[in-house]
Amino acid sequence: MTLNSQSNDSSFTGLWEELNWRGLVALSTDEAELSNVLNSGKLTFYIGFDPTAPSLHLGNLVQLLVMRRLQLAGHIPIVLIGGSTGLVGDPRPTSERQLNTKETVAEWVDKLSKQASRFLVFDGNNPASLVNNLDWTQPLSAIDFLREIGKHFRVGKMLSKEAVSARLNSEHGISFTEFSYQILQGFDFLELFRRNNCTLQIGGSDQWGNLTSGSDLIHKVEGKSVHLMATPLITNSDGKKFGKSEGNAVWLDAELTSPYAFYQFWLNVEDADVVDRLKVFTFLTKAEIEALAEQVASAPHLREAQRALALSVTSLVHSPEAAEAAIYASKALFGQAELSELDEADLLSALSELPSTKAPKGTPVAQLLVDTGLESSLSSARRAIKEGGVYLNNQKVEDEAAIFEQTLAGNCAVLRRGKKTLAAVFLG
RNA sequence: GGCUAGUUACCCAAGCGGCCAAAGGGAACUGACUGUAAAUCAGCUGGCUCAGCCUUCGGGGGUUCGAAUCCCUCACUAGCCA
Repeated sequence: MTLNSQSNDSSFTGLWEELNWRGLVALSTDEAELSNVLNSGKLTFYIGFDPTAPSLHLGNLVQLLVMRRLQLAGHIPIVLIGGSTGLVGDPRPTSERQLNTKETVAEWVDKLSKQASRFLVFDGNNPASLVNNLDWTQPLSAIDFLREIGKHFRVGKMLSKEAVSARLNSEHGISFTEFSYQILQGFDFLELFRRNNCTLQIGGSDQWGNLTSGSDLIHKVEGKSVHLMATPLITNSDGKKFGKSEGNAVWLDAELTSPYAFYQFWLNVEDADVVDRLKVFTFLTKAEIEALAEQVASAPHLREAQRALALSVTSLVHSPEAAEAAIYASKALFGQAELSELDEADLLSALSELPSTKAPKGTPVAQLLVDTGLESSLSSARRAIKEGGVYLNNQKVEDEAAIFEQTLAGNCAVLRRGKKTLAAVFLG
């Protein structure tokens, strides 16, 4: 889906109603006032992303799509990449963060900036803009910072914030560095308020303490009230953490999570969660989502909702072409299309998504399982074969000592363990 | 500082001189069934040059033909006493 073809659902009385229906508002400042400006006014708002990894993840995607929904409604988005806050570290409830080097953080700032930019429009009537908070914190001396900003913060209030108190009550305690984080975030909001008349900050509900630190600061310094809105933490119905695939985070960067893996992640969403995901992660209308909900209830085995979700989100984050390729690869690799009938180009593109190895003919299949990372040792590879769980080119491998013989178009072969763990073998 | 109990494979936990690569449970993985599901049933879970061999039971040292099991020592955890 291209940016131009996105739109909000006109069947709602306003943006606020749509955001609420989609389950995107967990907390906010004065609802009546906020819904009023969101529905009929034009405001400037921001969301911050800290460079704590080389890529954004699904949690960040929630925020990015909220930004886009607001932009579609005529509001002006500012994406803030936390070049300075990323150097300090937002206190996690469990333990102190490891500081990354300035070079690393700078590199990540770059990557996140590019990534986030793809989800917004930077021209037109209400163009988005991109800022880095290092730009205004860097020139400020420690003394000026303490005098101009620090003076407005009461330690008692700072201590009472959940993220801080959780850490104080833990055996890890908290460093002054992380304790100061909320001041920096508050300062960001003040700065954007002054520069851009930014009057709304949005963030995850776990960030509420940091969001209020900005609105409080603006109230003290400028005597103005600004708005806050928190999106809920996305949770799975089965209690597991959302956004993890086999224990790994699902990244937006194609290098870290391939479009195929990304597509598969969404395809495998539970029935109980799929409607919520459609609301949050797609631009499908209420009517379309309700029709899909109907499908989940009446014909769950078809998984139309999951397919729609996977296609939509993969198109959005990668591209419609990448989504099509992922669908094609999924079909071929799961045996719904005949592997031998695939032409070389399609096969190679499907395989490019998978872990792979190079091997000459005559290599034991067990060895291939180890080389591709499908199994961790020859013993467990042989065991997998013995259990009847290994397939080469969709044909069950019967013999523990079987060797690699037959290749498909393009001198490659598809190795599978169980129903859905795949790898590619290239002749060489 | 003193005494006591403990430290076993991914996690919990049995074993207390040979029959221990180590019971049982959880979890993972595979198969059947299915919707690339859930539930259920079954299998399986140190490594290898695999009817055999090698490395594991907190670390190190020792006793013994033989140690996860006995002794010494160090480390850590929990409880009790100063």
